[in-house]
Amino acid sequence: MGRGRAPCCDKSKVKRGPWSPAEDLRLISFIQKFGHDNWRSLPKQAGLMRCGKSCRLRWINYLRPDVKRGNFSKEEEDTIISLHNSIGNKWSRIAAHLPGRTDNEIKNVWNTYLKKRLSNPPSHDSSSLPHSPSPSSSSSTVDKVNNAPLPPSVSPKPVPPPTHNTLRDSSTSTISSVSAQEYGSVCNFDPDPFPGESLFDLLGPGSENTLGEVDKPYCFLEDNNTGMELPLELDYDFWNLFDNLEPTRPCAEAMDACGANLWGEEIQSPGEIAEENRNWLRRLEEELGLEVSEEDSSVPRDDL
DNA sequence: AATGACTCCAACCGCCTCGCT
DNA sequence: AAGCGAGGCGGTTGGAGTCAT
Repeated sequence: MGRGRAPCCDKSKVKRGPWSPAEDLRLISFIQKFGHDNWRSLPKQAGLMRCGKSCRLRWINYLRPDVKRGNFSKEEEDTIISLHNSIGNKWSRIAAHLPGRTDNEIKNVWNTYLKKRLSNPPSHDSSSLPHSPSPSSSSSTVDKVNNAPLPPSVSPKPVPPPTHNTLRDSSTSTISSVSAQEYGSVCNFDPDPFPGESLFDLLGPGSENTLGEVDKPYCFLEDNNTGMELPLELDYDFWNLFDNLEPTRPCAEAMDACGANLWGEEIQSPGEIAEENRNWLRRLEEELGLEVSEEDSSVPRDDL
């Protein structure tokens, strides 16, 4: 039954490969607002040029608020090994015993590490294992494929993706991350709703994605409802950011759709968000003495 | 510093299962 | 009961990052 059916979508008309932050935002926003009753129709409704299966996979393995990132504990490893002994490669069933872990992640951990460990029992303790906390293990907080920050739980601070550069060094002030404290010092809303955490990372201009399209620049917002850090597409010319602040409706609507709450205040309308966003950025500019040189301002707009 | 080998993991592919008609 | 379509699952792969030389 159901065999030999047609492909789930027209491969020639859908985007493939790594997801851009803007796509993630779109998917998150849509699902938070409308749920995912029908994966097949979701991409079209959400305005994504993706296959429904791809959306489902991205959501389940990566964007879901309850997905747990980071290293596997000894207990989790033992659970995997034990369950694998009894039921084999039933990754989804194993995942059911590990809240927050996805079948894909468990499968990867098994294939890349646990299987090898079992066939070559280590003589050293677990502190040297590849998944143990180490500088390189910070990779667990970053999507290595598209360099986007992982949304939930483990990572308190997104790592600026290299493909979406921080403010260029040639600008008179280089800011890769605006801390909550810095943010609080320049806004008159909630001084620091998330003490000690980076609240708002301003990133650089958009860069080409795998399809040769140019992603818009984006920043990160922490969603008060889910605690997730969401990439927010900045729908204005980044290189005029500090000269002529014009957040547009799509920007504000994206924030609204996420339930993003920058200031500890309930967001009322896209217009208000745009206005507050504009005010905040203006204060940031003044407080931190940001300037954009003529040269920087002349970056071709066509690239954005 | 350059290069090749290796590792890791997100994403894809194709098949299977389930539910609806 | 049979056909169909959507969701789910497990195997595999591509490519970015890291390490070794």
